[in-house]
Amino acid sequence: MIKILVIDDDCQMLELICDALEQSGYYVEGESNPLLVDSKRCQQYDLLLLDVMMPVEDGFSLCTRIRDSVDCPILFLTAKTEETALIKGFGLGADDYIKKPFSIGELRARVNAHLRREDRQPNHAMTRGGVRFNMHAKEAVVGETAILLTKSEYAISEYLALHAGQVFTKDQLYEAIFGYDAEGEPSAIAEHIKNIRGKLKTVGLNPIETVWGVGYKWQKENAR
Amino acid sequence: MIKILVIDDDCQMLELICDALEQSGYYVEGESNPLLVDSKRCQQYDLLLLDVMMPVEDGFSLCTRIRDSVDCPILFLTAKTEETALIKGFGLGADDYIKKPFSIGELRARVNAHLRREDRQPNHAMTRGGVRFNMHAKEAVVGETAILLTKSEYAISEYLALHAGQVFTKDQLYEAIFGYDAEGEPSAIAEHIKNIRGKLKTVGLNPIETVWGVGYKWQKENAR
DNA sequence: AGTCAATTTTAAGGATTTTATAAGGACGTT
DNA sequence: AACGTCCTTATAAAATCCTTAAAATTGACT
Repeated sequence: MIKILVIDDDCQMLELICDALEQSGYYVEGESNPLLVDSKRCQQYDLLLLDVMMPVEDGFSLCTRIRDSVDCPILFLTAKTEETALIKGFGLGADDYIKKPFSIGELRARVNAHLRREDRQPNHAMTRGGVRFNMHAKEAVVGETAILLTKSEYAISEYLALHAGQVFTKDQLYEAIFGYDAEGEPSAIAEHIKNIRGKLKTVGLNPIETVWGVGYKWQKENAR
Repeated sequence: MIKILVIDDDCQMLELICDALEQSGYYVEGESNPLLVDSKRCQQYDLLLLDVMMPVEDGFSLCTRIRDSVDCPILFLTAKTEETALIKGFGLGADDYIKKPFSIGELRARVNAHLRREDRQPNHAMTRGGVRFNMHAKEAVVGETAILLTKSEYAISEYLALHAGQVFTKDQLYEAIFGYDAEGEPSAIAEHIKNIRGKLKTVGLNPIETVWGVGYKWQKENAR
């Protein structure tokens, strides 16, 4: 679920924008008071849309407050068309600067473009069988809760999930994860599988199937 | 060295754009014949600037040809101001759509913004996990109190915080900070981590997580 | 349906690996 | 020479991994 925060003191405009973005399928929150927006709150969103001219605090000031601790794209919306204002906006770390009056179509196209780029960023993640693997963080997440897997447990899960639907014997898994020269009983794999299942059971998942007489495989279908 | 390719059949315009971007410190190549541009060539650049209306092949067609095999940002430059053309441009996977006549300042600002997002490098400061890094002064600050970190301690912290959420082995950290040719036991990293933790503990923070069997990572509070 | 053998699951303990901590020495700078 | 930083080493502590053996399950055969 992609979350967007729109900040504009003009409530009519705010509603217009929110409606347009919701039609694109995003979860959108509107905020008319910039003073209620701090960096901690912003970290929950995937994109911020910021009006520049607001009476209590302008968008530039708000952007300055939060930019350093916010990773997501920040887009300015403004009637100020002078070049200096635009350059100032980008200088503050903005990712786009949309001039009013803008068409709803353009707004949606630009928002889509920035979110798409985020996606393309190599954050090496995949979701299989309800479990999201973050390969950089070596972390498995189900919904909002992280599943604390040990190194081996994570490695086995990731390997199985990566090749979802394919069956592996215990020996194959042992070799794939610990190397061909590793010594030790492949039966240790069974122990890890048990622990993984136990941890995933706490969130109501059981994506690892036993293929009797052969080995294990990760469910291919996205069973929820 | 950041490399940009500009494609425009109008040689006068081409030169103008190239000059402007070279002044921003980039290495810029201009190309007036879109037929000489293929996906292999494009993979060498960090950003592409594409004119839409060209006689032999228009920018949209060119973009379609290369988009799938090119990861870098693609920016359209065009006099076509109709909304449908703009939406079509974004639909093809463009990252920006700059309407002519544009100011040189705006062009540079937009190019800078897209490139900055690519390397994710904040230029001056960032706040991660409650710690603010002043990258010019090489100083870490929590709230109002400066944390006195040694050179190595600061370097490790900054590196981890910049890539918050990502796990690094001791070897990776050692190499990233002291260079691939540095000699010495990576276990020294553990010593530094201990000291950093000790200093951050005095202000009630502990942003460095141990990933058992793998390495260390800076906490990422960003929900996703 | 019932029985048996093979296979998998589960459980628990000890062995192993990895990390945290502390102390000492090397190095360079002031 | 004094100081701070960095690196190494040794030890203690923690967590994980592996092994073993018993219990449960599965599939096949009578």
